[in-house]
Amino acid sequence: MIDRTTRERILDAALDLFGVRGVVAVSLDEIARVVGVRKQTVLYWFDSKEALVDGVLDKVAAELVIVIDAAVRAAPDDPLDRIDAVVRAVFRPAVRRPGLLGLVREVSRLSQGQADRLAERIAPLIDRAVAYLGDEMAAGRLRTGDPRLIAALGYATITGIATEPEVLRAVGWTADAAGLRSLRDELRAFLRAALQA
Amino acid sequence: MIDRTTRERILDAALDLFGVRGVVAVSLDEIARVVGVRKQTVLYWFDSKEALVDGVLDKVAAELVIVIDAAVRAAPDDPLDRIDAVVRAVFRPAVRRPGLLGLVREVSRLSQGQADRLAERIAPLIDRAVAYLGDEMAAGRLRTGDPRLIAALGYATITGIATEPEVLRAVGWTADAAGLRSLRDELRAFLRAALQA
DNA sequence: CGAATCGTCTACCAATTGGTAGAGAGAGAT
DNA sequence: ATCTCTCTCTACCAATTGGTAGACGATTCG
Repeated sequence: MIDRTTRERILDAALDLFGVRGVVAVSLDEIARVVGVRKQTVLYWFDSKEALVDGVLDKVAAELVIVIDAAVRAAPDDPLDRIDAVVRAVFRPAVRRPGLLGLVREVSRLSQGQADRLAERIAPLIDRAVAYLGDEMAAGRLRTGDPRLIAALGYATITGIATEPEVLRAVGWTADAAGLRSLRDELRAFLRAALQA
Repeated sequence: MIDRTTRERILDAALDLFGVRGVVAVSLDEIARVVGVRKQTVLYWFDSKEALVDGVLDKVAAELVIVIDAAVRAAPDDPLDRIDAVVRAVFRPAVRRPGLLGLVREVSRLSQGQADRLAERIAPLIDRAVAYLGDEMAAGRLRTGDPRLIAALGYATITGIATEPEVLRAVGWTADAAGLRSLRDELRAFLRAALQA
């Protein structure tokens, strides 16, 4: 970990900064400063800022796939429990690294090519989720509806709540351990109720 | 103020651009170009970019308060129907002007003072919603939970789905009239199920 | 009428941005 | 010992940013 390559450290710093503050709001100089290096070193590892964004998007996709894949695989059979497990699994990294989901959200502000880049890598996840929701709906184990839109709505709820600290602040929520736990449980109950047959 | 129009038009253009692309990503030059005027004219009406953002936030708050107030007042008595009415009322302006909710989302990236500015103006809305949810929960007409977090989750779902076209695109949704209708109805059903006792 | 005010403009400016060119330190390999 | 390759650096650069100073025409007002 101490010997993490410069390239890795740049990607890490860029992910957090881009994801929380937005790509255009973060300069290469600032990323370099965080990493403890000069801007030209960043440009040595990545040909341009755009290339750096590409690298960060790949990293985000990879991490999301790992987390969600693991959660799905280790999850129980009942669809609500399964969804519950995914929520819990996503919640931890989402809170620990707000930039992760923040970057997914940021995609709509990037170029079409970059949006496609991320979409392409996450597509299997989406397809599987949509197919799964459809099957369970057909089996009468989930509330019926358009599985594609239900998937998008579930995503929107999780990402929205994870990436908008100001809203939580506005309702008087605090980000301590107890607050995090109750938020997570409330989110689980919310989604469970929304999806229940 | 004969030229209230110029000021208004600057605010309008800034709202859309800031809300969709982000405050830092939009220059005064670009806003001026959209309005058909020079940057210095923008700076004549607003002392600085920060002051322009303040003005836009006030406008956003005012519009949200009007829309939601009207919806709540004209809504039926049953809590689920009431919430449904608010969703329908918010959905139209949210889709027509993505920048509206986009700017609320943007707040977490602005200065603390600007976050407070918007929060202060929307606080009555939030307080009323939270109190309302609490009352209805106590009366057994809504699923019980922490009304503050439930309010935040409902908001996150609506805002998330309204401000992330890329996600909808990723599940194959199209933004035509039929798509909009089905999205709205799916959103209503989703929230209804999530809040139902 | 003349004077003041208002709204927009042209002309600048310093700071920051992403990016280029190339020097130079260190580590192997020959 | 030197040659080469990898990596980071200093020194620049053109474009864009938010912002200032002040000129200029049009309106309004005394």
